Amino acid sequence: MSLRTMSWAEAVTESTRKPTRQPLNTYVPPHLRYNAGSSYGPGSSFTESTQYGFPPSYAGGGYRGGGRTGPSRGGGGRGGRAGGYGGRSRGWSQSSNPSPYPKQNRDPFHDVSEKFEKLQVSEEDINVGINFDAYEDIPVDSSGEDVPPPVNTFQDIDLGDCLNNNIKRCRYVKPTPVQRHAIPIAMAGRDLMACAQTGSGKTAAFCFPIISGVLTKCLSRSQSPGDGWTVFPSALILSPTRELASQIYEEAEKFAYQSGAKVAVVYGGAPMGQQLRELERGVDILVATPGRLVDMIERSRVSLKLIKYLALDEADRMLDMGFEPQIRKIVQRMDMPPPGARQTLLFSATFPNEIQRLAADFLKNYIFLTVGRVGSSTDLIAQKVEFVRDMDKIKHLCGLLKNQRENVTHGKLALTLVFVETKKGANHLENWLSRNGFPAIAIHGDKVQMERERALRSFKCGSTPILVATDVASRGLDIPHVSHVINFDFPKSIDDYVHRIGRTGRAGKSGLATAFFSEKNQPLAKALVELMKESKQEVPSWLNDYADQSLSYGGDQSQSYGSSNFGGYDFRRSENYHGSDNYGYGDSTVGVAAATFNDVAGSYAADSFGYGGNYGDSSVAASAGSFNDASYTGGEHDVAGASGSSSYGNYENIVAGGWD
DNA sequence: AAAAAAC
Repeated sequence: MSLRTMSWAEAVTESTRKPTRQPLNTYVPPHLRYNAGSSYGPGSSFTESTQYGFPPSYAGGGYRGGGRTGPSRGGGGRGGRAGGYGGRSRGWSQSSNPSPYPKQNRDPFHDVSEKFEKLQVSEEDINVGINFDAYEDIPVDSSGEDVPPPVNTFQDIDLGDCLNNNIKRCRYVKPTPVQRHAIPIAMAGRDLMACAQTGSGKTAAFCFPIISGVLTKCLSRSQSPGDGWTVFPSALILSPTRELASQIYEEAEKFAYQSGAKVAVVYGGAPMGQQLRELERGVDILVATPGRLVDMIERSRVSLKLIKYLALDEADRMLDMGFEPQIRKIVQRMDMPPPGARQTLLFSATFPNEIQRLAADFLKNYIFLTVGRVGSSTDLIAQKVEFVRDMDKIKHLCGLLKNQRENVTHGKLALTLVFVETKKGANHLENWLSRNGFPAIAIHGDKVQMERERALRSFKCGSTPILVATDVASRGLDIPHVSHVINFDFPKSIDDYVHRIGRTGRAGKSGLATAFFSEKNQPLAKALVELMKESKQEVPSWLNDYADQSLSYGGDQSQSYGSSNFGGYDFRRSENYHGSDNYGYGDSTVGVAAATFNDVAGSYAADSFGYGGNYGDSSVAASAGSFNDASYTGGEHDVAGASGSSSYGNYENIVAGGWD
């Protein structure tokens, strides 16, 4: 059976698809932005066309239909409510959309289907451009007591029919390395601190066990214990930004489709009323940003009393200076059950020791897991560092963008993400670029939520192929087709650098990251050089000189990026850690996972295969011709010290066949 | 000094 015909989700999309749609490539400069249909002047050589709108009528008829009464739905408890949200009408689903993101289609898999339709992939194409051999090299390291062994297929884990069906609908064919290791750990009920780059399937890694657990253990309890308006979710997923929360929510909706587990999202900047109404419909899994959640808890609209699962995405960010008090409040000073009485899962690409120490308070007898591609996409991202004086930055950026523009010959999407330090700087650059013929839009925390989301949407779909962003966009966001990340202002920490460049090189495709480095960034030179060496990047000699000078600054900044402990190293192993009895940390492996990682992002999932061939390789001007798939074959990846747990089984039959 | 996150 061909992939083209096997998907149920595809059929749903097909039946609700509007026959014609507007072209995707549109740029409308700021001063014309509210005039739909206007086109930009002669300055730009980017594609012009009518504004891409989201017709209100595009929403499909209630996708849930009677789905919530499906076989895996828990007993009678909430049956009485089912009628209320079965068979949503068109008008209803529009007006009650909890997120200001326009829902194009109530089918949560619409993006999966669209991707496949647009790309017209055949089964043969799916193999193209994927380096399956690279999977064998992925270093994995775990520490803690009795670490459950990894699995090789989704079927090896008893996730249940419903979840398995949704995995199929998402076209996931084989678990990614982080999923192979983290899911069994989480399914065994263990607490987990995991280092794995976003884009390597992290969201699914914590969502699958949570959904499975909610379905089997919590569903019947999730109804309100009686006090009116308060809702009692069984699982809480926290995110540092609103856009990431929204993204996690959308993913979780797919995974929980027709399962009976209800997912909801709450975050600031959007009307509280809508979110509350959505909560009143029942919520098992709540995705949230901290501020809005605290607000709702204090208003007694949400109680954490019945929380059985707590997940922190970008956990190190959630516990850094600005965030820690809020998180501590939610986790320790509201009504959440203590460690041991709940299961806690922490994920991030970077995990500094100090943060691990804080995070340990939230966990009990946890497993520390480091899975492939820690800290960076390494081989997939070509990193360039250029010395640019502050006053020359704009001119320099302009040159890069021009170059790039000339190279986009086939009208393919080639998105450029430009990171700046401040909100003011973002506005300034957005304006300057727009005035000078570059289709740019900015996203930062001073914009109202609608604008933030519009900017992101406009960037994602290619209407505005240059996004100027603060660190609000540095973590977790999955934006396909970002071919170039430019660090216009060098980030404040090397971890931020890691997260920022991780916005490109996704889905197994190459990406380019260019950083502007000036004198004042000298304190980070050493850490940067170490990071670049780890990922086999060419380090300019002038940068080496800076790094040598910065020795005198002490090792603080570069602490995590020494020879072998790249992104994360279980702090319990360090000499000066004298843990309590809680922390057995039987070392199964000695060396830490490794220097070079070949995790090919979403490649495991069939849904990301399609970019292949015509995207990425040629779309970036200054792109390093030398970093393509060929670089995998060299065998130059030294997998330092990934002992013990790093034997990997069969990789045959990775592709779709596994599902039939 | 700066990002982010509630109203």
